[in-house]
Amino acid sequence: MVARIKDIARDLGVSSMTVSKALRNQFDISEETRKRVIKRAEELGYQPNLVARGLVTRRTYMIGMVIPDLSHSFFAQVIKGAAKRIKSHGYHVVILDSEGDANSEMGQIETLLAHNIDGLIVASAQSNGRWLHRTLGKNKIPCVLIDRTLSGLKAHYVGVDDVEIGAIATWHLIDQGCRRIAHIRGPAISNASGREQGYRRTMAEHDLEVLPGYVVAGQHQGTTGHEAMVQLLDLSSRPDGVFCYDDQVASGAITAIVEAGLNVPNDIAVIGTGNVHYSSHLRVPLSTVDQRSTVIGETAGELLAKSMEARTTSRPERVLITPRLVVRESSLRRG
Amino acid sequence: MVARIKDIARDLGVSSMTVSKALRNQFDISEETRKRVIKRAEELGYQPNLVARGLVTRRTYMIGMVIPDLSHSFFAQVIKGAAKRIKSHGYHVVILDSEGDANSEMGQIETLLAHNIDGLIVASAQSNGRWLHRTLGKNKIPCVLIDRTLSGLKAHYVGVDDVEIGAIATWHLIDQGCRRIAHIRGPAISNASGREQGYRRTMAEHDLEVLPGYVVAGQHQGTTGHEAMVQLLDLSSRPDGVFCYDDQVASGAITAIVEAGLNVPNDIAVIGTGNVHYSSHLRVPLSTVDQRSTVIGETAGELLAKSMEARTTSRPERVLITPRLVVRESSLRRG
DNA sequence: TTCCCAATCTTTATCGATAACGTAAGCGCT
DNA sequence: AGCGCTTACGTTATCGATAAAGATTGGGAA
Repeated sequence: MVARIKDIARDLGVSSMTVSKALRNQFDISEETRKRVIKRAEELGYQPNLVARGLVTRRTYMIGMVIPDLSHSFFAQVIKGAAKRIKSHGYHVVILDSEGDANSEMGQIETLLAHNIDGLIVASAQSNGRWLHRTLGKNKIPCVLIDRTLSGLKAHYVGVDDVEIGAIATWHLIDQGCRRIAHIRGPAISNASGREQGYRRTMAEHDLEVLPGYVVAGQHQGTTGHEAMVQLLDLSSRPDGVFCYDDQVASGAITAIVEAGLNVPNDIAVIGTGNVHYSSHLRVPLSTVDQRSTVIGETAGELLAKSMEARTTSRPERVLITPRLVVRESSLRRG
Repeated sequence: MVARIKDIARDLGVSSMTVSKALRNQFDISEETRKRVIKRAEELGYQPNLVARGLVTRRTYMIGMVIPDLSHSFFAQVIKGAAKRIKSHGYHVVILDSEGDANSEMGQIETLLAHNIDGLIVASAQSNGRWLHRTLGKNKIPCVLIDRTLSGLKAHYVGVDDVEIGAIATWHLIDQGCRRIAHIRGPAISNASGREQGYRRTMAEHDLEVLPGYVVAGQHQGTTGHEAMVQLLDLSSRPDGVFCYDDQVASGAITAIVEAGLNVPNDIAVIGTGNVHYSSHLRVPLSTVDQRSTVIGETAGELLAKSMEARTTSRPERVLITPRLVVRESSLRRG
């Protein structure tokens, strides 16, 4: 039912090779033959079989993207940005959700490689880069890490400057008059550490003390922002500002504060990270540090396209995107 | 660098066919030979080339999923549900974002078909099913439509009962004492019509009038929930309840109501659709009708897997998921 | 006329795997 | 011994396309 090159060739009384060349606009074919081929191809609704083509050319024009959570709007934005750029270079994107599981991630990547994808973008759930280093070494395809770095792997990296996120957020809370600033940190991956580091550094720079119990785990082992905030509210010296690992944590924290009968931002100012699209519709419109997710995706896509086109392996690039402060009600103190 | 069947065969002094059979657990091979093959395959880190295999078997064990917006949490949930089920049958999922553009969608689907995917799940942005009917007729692969139906196409369909959504939401507002109920409807696709129909029917059943101007376009041509609500507030007889096409529209509407100095739910009760994960953290925790997105995805995945395994084309199934009311503050009137 | 060359098209081999069929050895049975 | 059957493995063709090299033609230069 589906037309093949052979069918076109038979119908026109030429060889398959002539048809193949004509359709790929090679110079080797007369203008007249090319027109006949194209005409017949359109009549038959011919579409090249990319599996067969991929086998011989060793290029599939598909790239893989493995991320830990599709329903997280940060990754959704990154994907959109990357897909847009990659597509403009003629590639398609295969998206796989590892669900934050390292084993699942390895399985996904192996399948992608077995399908001969041309490049890879990964926000890895693995704890180090050894496996990926070995695997990529064998397959020799370019790879761009996003969001999370991996030690022991020489690959391109695009991410936001997490230390700067912590610094910007903390500085902003200080600027709004907060002095007892707490931090609800994220899971044990590099980003959370960077943000905490920026927070601690900025506190130190302003001679502010990080009181005992002022750094609590947020998403770790199911602790939500709500529960973490309840812990903070129980402290003898209650914080007057909280910097949260992400917006989801922050919205949980705000709910907890409001439930305790306190006011945001006047009793406790809150700032999150991510600038997810619903931030402005929350109970208290949420101040946040924008991670520039779309920019991360676009940059990663562009970088990957560049590496795939350059046939030589280039030196790994490391791109840090500068985050941006978005001030809304949750941290804006009047007077 | 990457090992092939040929390499294993050479190393062991057997034919390629023997290796191929041994690795696929066929009965035709002695236990001893199988062990030797598997051992050597592991040593070399052999991974079958799925492109080559796909060419001859005509099965790639990949299915395509085309949706109009990845960053919309409804679709993200559907994808997660579908991917989970499909994976348990040994398939992988290629996700493509059509960005709501019918032409882009056709291009995406053609590429997927050219890559010989085994099945397709589509939330289509097209206005009718003619193109898809022709295309699928040629390629003979099973297809499950989700969320949106297409006229003129005999394919499986899994979606939520939109009329029921409208009915449940409207009934609930009536139950809470609302009498002047307005509806902010969605873009011109089948879902929006169904929900409006359910709204109108329920209003009629309770002898309530749909006053002039009480049905406004929501997401159409960039009109957000906020703007639509402003229009409604301007009416001489202000509504006391609003049923919104989706939660995003609803959260915009709530913002507009609060800005006008009115109370939700006592002045105006609001109910949305979708039950997105942040609904409970909104300015006013949002009542909503849950679309059961994960269930839709799971059902679609299961249905597709079943059709791919049955080699005969089965009669199209049409599965309507029953929506569920989730009551939160935005519609709950005390007394 | 003869030879060469450019333009155009064809032939053959290949990518890596599998389907379908072929074959050799070993065994039991009559 | 001779026949047939089973077991285990091999040979050949094929999937649909492309790369590389070969073949044909007409026209111009020597």
